[in-house]
Amino acid sequence: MKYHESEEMYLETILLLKNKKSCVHSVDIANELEYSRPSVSRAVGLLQKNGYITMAASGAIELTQAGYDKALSIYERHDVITKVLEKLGAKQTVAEENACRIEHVITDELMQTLKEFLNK
Amino acid sequence: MKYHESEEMYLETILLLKNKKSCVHSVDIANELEYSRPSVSRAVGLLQKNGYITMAASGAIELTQAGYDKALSIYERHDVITKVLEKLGAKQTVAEENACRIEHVITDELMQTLKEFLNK
DNA sequence: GTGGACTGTTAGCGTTGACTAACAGTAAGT
DNA sequence: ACTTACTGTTAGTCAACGCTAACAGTCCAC
Repeated sequence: MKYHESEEMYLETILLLKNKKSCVHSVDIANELEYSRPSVSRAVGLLQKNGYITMAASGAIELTQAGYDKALSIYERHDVITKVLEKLGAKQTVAEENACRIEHVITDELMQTLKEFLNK
Repeated sequence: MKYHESEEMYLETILLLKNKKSCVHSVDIANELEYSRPSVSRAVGLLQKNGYITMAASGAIELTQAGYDKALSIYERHDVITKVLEKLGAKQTVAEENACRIEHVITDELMQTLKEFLNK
């Protein structure tokens, strides 16, 4: 029931794959994250249990509204952090990599501050 | 042998306590981090095995040179990140809390960028 | 219609890193 | 000296989250 950082990574990845494949399967997630199929299978089971995704008999994965909202908010974090880091002088690749790491740990309050920083 | 983020937190805490108590015991770390004494006992054992600290028969903990160096570098990270976040508009408490979380995950390359940002 | 290839699941393992319960040693008070 | 308090350790538990091995179902080729 904790299952935090990892859950976010899975949701974010599903959204990302959705944006270029339309039909997402467990194995796609496994390839993207470079995890084993069993690991993904279990994670997907939990995401389902928590109401973030559904999986058809065919294996096709769909985000629920709750899952989509959550995924999008993580995606936004990622985006905001990347832009902030670039403004601070980081190269794009460095900004991307570190955004991936930072997006899971910062508080909502800081997120708000960063958004305001970008808007001014 | 991995033992990363947690190890960093312990070392950082020992340095912090050292700066105001001179004689640091396991129980002080437990109180500071709000962990149980057994948890700290085990962590301290590992830090010792890895050559970062020594513990006298009295229970007094000392950082080795390697431990001190490592602790200081984390401390520096913390400091740099806090200052950057404040410059971006975060309140001091928010900057502090998030620095604690971010300091363990960012790359050395980004750290360098942040230092340069502060210096200009 | 049988053999591969691909996908997903089950079962079980390993590591990190927290926890509680219980015990041992020391130090201090009466 | 006996009790109480504090500190540290041992032993064992639990959850998150990776892994491999092995199996089950589908689907295509021949």
